[in-house]
Amino acid sequence: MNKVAVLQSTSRITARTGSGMAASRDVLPCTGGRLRRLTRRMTSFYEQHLRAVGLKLSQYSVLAHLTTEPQTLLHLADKLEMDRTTLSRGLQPLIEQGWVIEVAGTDARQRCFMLTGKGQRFWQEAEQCWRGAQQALEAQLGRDFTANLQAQLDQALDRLKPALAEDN
Amino acid sequence: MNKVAVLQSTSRITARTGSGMAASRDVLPCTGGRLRRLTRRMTSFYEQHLRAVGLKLSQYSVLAHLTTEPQTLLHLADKLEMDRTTLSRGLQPLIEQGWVIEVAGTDARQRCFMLTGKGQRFWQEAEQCWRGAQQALEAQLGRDFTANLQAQLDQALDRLKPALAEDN
DNA sequence: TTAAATTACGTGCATATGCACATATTGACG
DNA sequence: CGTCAATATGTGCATATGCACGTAATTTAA
Repeated sequence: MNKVAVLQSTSRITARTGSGMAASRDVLPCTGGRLRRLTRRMTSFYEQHLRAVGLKLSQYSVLAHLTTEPQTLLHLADKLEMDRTTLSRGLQPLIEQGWVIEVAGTDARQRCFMLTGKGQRFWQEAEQCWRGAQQALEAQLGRDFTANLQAQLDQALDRLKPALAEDN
Repeated sequence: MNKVAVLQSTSRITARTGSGMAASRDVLPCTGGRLRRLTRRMTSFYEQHLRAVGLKLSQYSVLAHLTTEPQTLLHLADKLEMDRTTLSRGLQPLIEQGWVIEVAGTDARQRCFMLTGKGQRFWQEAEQCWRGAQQALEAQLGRDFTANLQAQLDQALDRLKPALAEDN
């Protein structure tokens, strides 16, 4: 994030940038905004650790979901609950690194992916790295707090389930 | 998100895509992953509403933070807790739409932004739209749950405060 | 006052995110 | 068997995200 000096005052401009008396943090009760905000910080936190193995958090997630079995693009996208196209493009770097490979399927339409041997070995490393990050996170947030948050997120995820294509 | 048919079975591939007995949801206890996941859904939720005024959630946030007073790029980035460069680029479309304008400051280094008249009028509309989204969200998640989540997010945000450049 | 450190920004790069639109396969039906 | 709807994916576009590196303006210090 922006490396700001503690107590910098960027507010010396003609247009009278009000002297920051504005309440503690953010006045907006926008849950979505808060969430995006926290995600930025959280992602940053994880990636500080993952940088040791050169992975973005999303990439780690993708690899994680490929450790068990070969997956179709859509199948994988569903599991990860991310957009198919996002995943498709996100897989590229993993393939180029030689961690993931595309294998043939019976259906010529679909693309099926799995970890390579190299990918599996790399996974060992990456998972250790992630483990460190997760532990560090729990240390910083508090174990109970983290568990609580996790549960809360899961519930929210549940209650926010997309309408499952009722347009048929 | 991916418009999948209920109960589609993409798993008919030579490589034996295991018959999905894998537990309920996601086995990974990665808080960061969950968070990103929820953010995707949540953002999507808000933007379904915001689409009426043609705004992304982030853009709404930026406008919201400009309603009070002119802001320096860094100042604004700090408030929004987002990367300076992200914000810088994100401001462009808002300027092109004529909602935001850059004004001069005493310091030739910094760029100062504020809402235009058009921007202020537009804001009225956008805020109404957002209000609808927020209400819909609270309706779907439950009022208490939402408040709880919000509080939880704020606490997490607090405990995850970046180290504030201790490298001096 | 002048050189060095600080501060505010821009830009290139690589990825993330998701919508709209286009294309290729498959499967179902007549 | 040929059509047509359903399915799986690709691509272009616009934005989001943040790091590394480079530059201009300002401040600090000598």
